[in-house]
Amino acid sequence: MKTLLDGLNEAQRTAVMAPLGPVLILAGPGSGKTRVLTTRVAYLMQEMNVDPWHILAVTFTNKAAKEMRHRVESLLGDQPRGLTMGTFHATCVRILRRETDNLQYYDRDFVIFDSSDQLQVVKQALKVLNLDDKKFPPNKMLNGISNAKNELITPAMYAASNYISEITRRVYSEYQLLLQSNNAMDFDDLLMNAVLLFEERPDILGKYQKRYEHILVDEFQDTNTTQYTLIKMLAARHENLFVVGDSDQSIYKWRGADFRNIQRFREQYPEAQLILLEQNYRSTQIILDAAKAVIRPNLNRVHKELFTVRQGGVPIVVREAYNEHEEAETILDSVESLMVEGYSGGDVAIMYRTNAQSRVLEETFLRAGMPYRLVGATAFYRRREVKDIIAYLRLVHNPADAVSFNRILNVPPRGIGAKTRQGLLDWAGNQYWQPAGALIRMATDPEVQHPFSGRALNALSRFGNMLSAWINLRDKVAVSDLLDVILEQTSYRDYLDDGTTEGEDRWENVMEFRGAAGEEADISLSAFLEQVALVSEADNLEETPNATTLLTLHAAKGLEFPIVFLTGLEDGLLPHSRSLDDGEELAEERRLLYVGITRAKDRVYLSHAFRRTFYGDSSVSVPSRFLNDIPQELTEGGSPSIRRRQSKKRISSWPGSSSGRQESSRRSTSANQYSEWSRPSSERSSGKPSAKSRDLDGDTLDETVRRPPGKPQFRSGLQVRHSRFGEGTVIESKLTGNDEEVTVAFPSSGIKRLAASFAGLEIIE
DNA sequence: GGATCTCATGTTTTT
DNA sequence: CATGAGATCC
Repeated sequence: MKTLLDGLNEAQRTAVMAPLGPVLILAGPGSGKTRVLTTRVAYLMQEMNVDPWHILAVTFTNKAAKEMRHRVESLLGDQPRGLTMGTFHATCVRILRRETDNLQYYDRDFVIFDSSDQLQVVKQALKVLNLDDKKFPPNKMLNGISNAKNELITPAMYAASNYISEITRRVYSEYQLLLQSNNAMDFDDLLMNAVLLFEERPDILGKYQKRYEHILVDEFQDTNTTQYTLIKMLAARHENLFVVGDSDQSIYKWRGADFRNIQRFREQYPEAQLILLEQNYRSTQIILDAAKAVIRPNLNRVHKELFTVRQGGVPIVVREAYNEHEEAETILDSVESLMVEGYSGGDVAIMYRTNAQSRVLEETFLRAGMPYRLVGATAFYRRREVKDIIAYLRLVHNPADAVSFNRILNVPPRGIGAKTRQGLLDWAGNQYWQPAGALIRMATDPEVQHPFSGRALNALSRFGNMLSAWINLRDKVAVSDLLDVILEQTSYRDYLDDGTTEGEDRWENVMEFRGAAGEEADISLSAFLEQVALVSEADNLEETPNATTLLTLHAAKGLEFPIVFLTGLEDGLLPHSRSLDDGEELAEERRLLYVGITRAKDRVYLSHAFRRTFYGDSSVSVPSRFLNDIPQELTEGGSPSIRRRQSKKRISSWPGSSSGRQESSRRSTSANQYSEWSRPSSERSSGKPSAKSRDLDGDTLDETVRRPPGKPQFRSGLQVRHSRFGEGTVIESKLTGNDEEVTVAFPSSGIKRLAASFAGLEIIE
């Protein structure tokens, strides 16, 4: 008892010990909401003698679920048996799998379709309905479908008010039929079908209501209507509903999340206890004040008076860079200064609104040899080769999965072209067979009548036999063994091996995937596929020591870092251009910035660029309107106009540049003019070896910048030496801006494209 | 049937 | 600019 509540503040204690019934916790950033949630779970068990079997705790991400599990375990000493703790989706899948006998259109082996599978199904639906996918873009349709499902609107309920929504209704309807015939559900279905099942079958609902006496929900502001309804239904019997949220951190409106569910909760449970967690344990007062100033203009907020014991703090640094390259360089310089101060690169996070912005940052860090980790780059499970392999496994598991079937029918190429494919689909359709089933019958049963002959027949039979053999093998061997057989028989490696490093990388990804299958020795194919569908690899993102984290603002939610750089604070980027004409969306952009600022413990750097390149061409940007909301006494870097003037001054000092030859700006600026920005300046001026060594020495630098265009230093065939890659041969060299881009083949590291001014290439005879 | 090219497209993306 | 899907060519 004492240990459970130890170290909790007044409000947190009140929350943990709140009497049964509905409880709403409004938790500011850094106020220890996860702690409250986990302690409450432990409290229920330890102090209220609740059997863990009767507790359901839901989160949005696997990561959050894992964290909670971990913390409950450390509070109690061991893992409570029977406790249900997981994401909304995982919880629903568990229920649906258990109840497959009661599902009308699905059997036990149903699979989960991800967004690319969904897109294929939408395209197929459009085809079936004879609709033009130019006029009705599949992803727009999919969006409409997803929105409907988030709102718990079935095709039958879908009210069409205009032409486009009528089309959406039809596509939605067809789409659902196709999913059912594939024995597949999309992510939204997992939630919606659970609710629909409960609506149709009060007896089944009753079973779960009885079981889940206590329900706890994390990030409640992110629930959509379907999730809200699910929770409400499950809690209807006991009404022990403990929800934690912060509407100021609602940043997933575009995914159907509706923070007004918090308001709805208050209305529907008027007796609910309301507890505010206002003490922030993370940030300095200055950071918190800046965050509050940013969020204040949003309307209809439940006022929270956030405070922290970390009085004072370092002022927020606001600065303007000439362009995105300089922005990145400046950040890099600051990170290096911070390292001199004793911070580690791993204490730093750099956040941005759009993924595209990560590129320049990456390049800059890469060139400097500074370690970084990129959160949420192209998801592993979404890579083509990995998806192929998953499609094989999914098809073996669920031969009704026509999407996977179509994906791999001729991958690797096995001589089944478009004509043969269509023939197969038509023939199978006429027999009311699924394509994979038809193929297997054709290949294994000589009695079956079919329209194929010659080469087509040969190719189809070969594949049909393989598929049939895999299905027979399915329950007899481990997933990894099954995978090996498939890879072997399809010669998948040869298919990927096109002699490029990319091909090798792809094969490595396949092997990594195989490794994941091998790790779980006894996992069934079904469980493995489910895990692959519902668990993103971001959940097991390993901690790279000392690496600076690069991530989107969305990805940053729930994390904290001593140092946070927020980049691209420009109108059109943050707030994003697509949100400028909509008050609600603008408010969400504001919350996004709020989330970003509140991730920081010690220091925040806000930067914007004078020019930024979008889709190839560069244009002048306006500093984010949100910057005006941060009181100047909290910042360092002067008013916007002062920053702009300084920025202009620096630009005019550039050698022969008025229009921003960005390419050359990086080095020429990093070491000198900007030192005033790097904090603290004393340490900056003392110099730092690593910063120096990265730079070329002064002479070379000047030469690079001043060299008139049109005279490359390098030409094809030249032998060069690079400090890291060793000796190599120049393949080509071309001038870009004021720099020279040299493509070099290194026997040891492959082909690299290098900027001459940074690479420090040495010409050897 | 497979490779190559062109053209449209581009916010965020917990599951 | 950079990517990917679809059309077109061989």
